Amino acid sequence: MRGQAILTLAENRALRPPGKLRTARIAQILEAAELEFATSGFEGTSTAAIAARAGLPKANVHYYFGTKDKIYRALLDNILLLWLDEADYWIAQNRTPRAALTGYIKAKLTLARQKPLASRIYANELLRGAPHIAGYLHIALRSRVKNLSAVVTSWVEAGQLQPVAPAHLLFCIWAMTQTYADFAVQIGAVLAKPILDDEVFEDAVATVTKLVLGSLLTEQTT
Amino acid sequence: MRGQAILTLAENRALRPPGKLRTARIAQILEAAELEFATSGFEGTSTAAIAARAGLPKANVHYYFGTKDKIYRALLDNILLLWLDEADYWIAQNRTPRAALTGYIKAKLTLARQKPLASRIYANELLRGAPHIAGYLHIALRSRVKNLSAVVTSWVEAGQLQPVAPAHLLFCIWAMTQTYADFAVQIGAVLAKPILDDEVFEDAVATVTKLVLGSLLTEQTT
DNA sequence: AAAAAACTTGACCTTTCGGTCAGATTTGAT
DNA sequence: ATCAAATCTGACCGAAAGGTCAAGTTTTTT
Repeated sequence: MRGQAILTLAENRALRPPGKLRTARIAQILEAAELEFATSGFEGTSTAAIAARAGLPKANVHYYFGTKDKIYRALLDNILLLWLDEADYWIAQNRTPRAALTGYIKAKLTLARQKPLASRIYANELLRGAPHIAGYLHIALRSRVKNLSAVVTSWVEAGQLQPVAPAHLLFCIWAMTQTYADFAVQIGAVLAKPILDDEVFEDAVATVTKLVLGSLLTEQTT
Repeated sequence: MRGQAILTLAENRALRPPGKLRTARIAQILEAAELEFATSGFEGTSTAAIAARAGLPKANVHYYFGTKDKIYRALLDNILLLWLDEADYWIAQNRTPRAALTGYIKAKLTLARQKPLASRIYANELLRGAPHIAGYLHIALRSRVKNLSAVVTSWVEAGQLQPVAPAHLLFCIWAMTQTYADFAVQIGAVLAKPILDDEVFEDAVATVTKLVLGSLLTEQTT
């Protein structure tokens, strides 16, 4: 059965121009899926729930994506790309450490504010042991971190930054910035304010920036 | 049906001495459940999987706990208690900021190393929007953070600590320490070393401590 | 206008889920 | 030794899960 088709319809689309309807439907499904996956996790999300939120019959969702896994992967891929680009853009040799770290922290916190769902999906994936993206972690992410680490090391060697384990610095920055997306409920509850509040956001930027720059920058009256 | 019993069997046990068998079985189930919930999340964990890992028939698990929710709650309660105590113990007025923060960071990272499963269960709960512990966040945690914040503020007023938003400082410390439990896969993949490695642990302690103390401590040749 | 390709969808399949229950067995107090 | 309470467990239930399919409608190509 279905012996002659090697590619599924959805995959086959990549060869010919996608078409407006297809593009729109896919975006519609992904948007609904992002909300569902972020709220309920991979296992907790049913394709029926995605379909309902997208306002489509379940069979139609399966027509475009085939399996739940493929919808999930599509979302993860978008996030991964976005984050790697952000890091490359800011943590660059031609910047001063101050400008680079300030910019990167602010950019990551802005992303946490504007796209918290994406952050939560990624966090969930890592919590589960990264069953869908183990390859990405060991190859793409690892080599990217190596490059970023080289930049940090060059700053240290130039005397612009105090000695620090570059990868751990990245882990800490990621942890602090993403906590404002991933654990927004906790922060909102403790502060008794909406997490999107401007004051909360500015305090977050100030605190993270102070922790990173205040301890690592050499000799510049902060 | 079941009209005469107001308490379930399991709850009723609290009144009379528990008995060895009961105590052992409950521990056995909780241990299995911790591993399953941490690996698969609440929705992704089946009571059958818990039972299988505990080496018991599923019906026996339900005999002791009734519902999946109650097993999960029992685990969450243990974690919450542990963490609040840890914070109260270290972030105390009678300590210097240096001793308090150093001790707390090291204690939290040690917990992340020794009980990563508990951390992951809590992280998952927050990611989902804290459906099971919304009350805890708004009442117990919030008041505890208020007390901890008062201690931090007193340090700032005494000139021992640079000005900082106390709650945000806590958020950042929690984020950095827990990332070593929650995102262990990512860290292991990037460093190409097991997360339990002594060197990784020491680098983590050094980096987090440096970020916090290096930027906040006033006038003490670090 | 006709044929082909793309899209839509209700109905259906199998598997697994959380939970129940009746009856069997073990344990502990007297 | 007796009996009640506690423990154990295979069999079962309705609901919901991911996914398939065939028959239909719409769109595009020619």
